[in-house]
Amino acid sequence: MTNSPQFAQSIHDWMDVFMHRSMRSWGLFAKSIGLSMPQFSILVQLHHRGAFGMSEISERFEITPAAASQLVDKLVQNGFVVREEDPHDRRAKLLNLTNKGRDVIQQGFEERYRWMDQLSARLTDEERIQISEALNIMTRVVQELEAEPAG
Amino acid sequence: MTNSPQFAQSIHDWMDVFMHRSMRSWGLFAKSIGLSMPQFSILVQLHHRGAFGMSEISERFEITPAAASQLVDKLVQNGFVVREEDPHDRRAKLLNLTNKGRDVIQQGFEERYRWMDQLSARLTDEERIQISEALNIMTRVVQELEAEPAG
DNA sequence: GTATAAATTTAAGCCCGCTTAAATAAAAAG
DNA sequence: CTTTTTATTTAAGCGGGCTTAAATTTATAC
Repeated sequence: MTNSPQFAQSIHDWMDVFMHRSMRSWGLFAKSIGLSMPQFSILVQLHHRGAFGMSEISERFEITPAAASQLVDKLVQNGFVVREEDPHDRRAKLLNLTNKGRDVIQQGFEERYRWMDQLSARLTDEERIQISEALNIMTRVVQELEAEPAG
Repeated sequence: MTNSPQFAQSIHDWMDVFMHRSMRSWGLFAKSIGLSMPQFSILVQLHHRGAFGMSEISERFEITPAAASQLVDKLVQNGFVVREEDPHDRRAKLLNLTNKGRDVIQQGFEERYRWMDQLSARLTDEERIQISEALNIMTRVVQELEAEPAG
C-alpha cells in the first residue's frame, strides 16, 4: 500500500513514540481540568472544526443522539459550550465553544507543544528547517485529504 | 522557549491536524474491540515499554492502586494481559501482554498507519525522502529524551 | 522474631457515559 | 391542514472506572 517501505518505517516509528506519549498525556490533562475524555474530545472537535450540531457529534463519535445530548449538557452546565438554535432549522442546535472552552483547549495544546519545544532544543538549525518543511508538507496534505468528499 | 518561531509554527500546525484526528480514532478503535480508553491505554503502555508492575500503572495514570488492580483484572479476564509474580519481590506483580493483547495493539497501530499511507500516496518521491528523514530525526531525539533521568 | 512498612486485592458506594424507549417540537410531504 | 419524518431531549437503568477503607501477603527494621 505504501509507496516506499523506508517512508512507512519512519512514519510508523514516529507514530509509536508520539502516540504512546500523547494518549496518556491528554487523559491526564482532561482529568486535571475535571473533564472526561469524551467531553474533552468534543471540545477538541469543536476547536478544530468550528460549530456543528448534535447529530454530527453522535455520528462522529458513534454514540446515540441521546448520549450526545447528555454529554453536551454537562459541557453547557460547566460553561465550556453554548447551544444555539440553527437559524436554518429550528429543530437543530449549533454548538459553539465559549471563551472558557476555547481557553481550555488552547491550554491543552500549549502543554503538548511544550514537549515538542523540548525536542526542538535538541536540534541543529539545519534539522529544524528540514523538519519544519516536512511537517508543513504533511499538514497541507492532511488538510487536502480532509477537505475531500470521501475524506 | 522555542528556538525558531517558524519551527514552532510548523510543529503546532501539525499537531493540530494530527492530534485532532488521532484522539477520536483511538477512541473508536478501542470501542470496536470492547475496551475502554483506560484499559486500552494500559495495553499501549505495556506494548511500548514492556512489562511493568501495578504501582507503576497507578503512578503513570494517576489513579489509586485499587483502581489499577481492578482495571488490570478486566484485562486479565479478557485474556489481554497476564499477571506474574515479580521474582525479586513476591509482593509485587509484573504485567505482560499476551499474544492476544499484542495483536490487538498491533492491529490498532496498523489502522492508524493506513491513514498515513493514504497521506504518503499524495507525496512525490522527493517529499517522501524529506519527510522520512525528518521523522527519523524526531524519533531519535524523543527516544533520547525518554531515556534520560528527568525524561 | 516481633513490629512496621510496602504492594496488592477486595468490597462498598458514587458518578458518569451509554443505551433504549418515550416525549417534544419543527420541518417536509401529501 | 393533516401525516410523517427528522432533530433533539428526558427518563430509567446498566455497567464501568474511580475512591476510600479494610484485608492479605511479603519484605524490612530493630
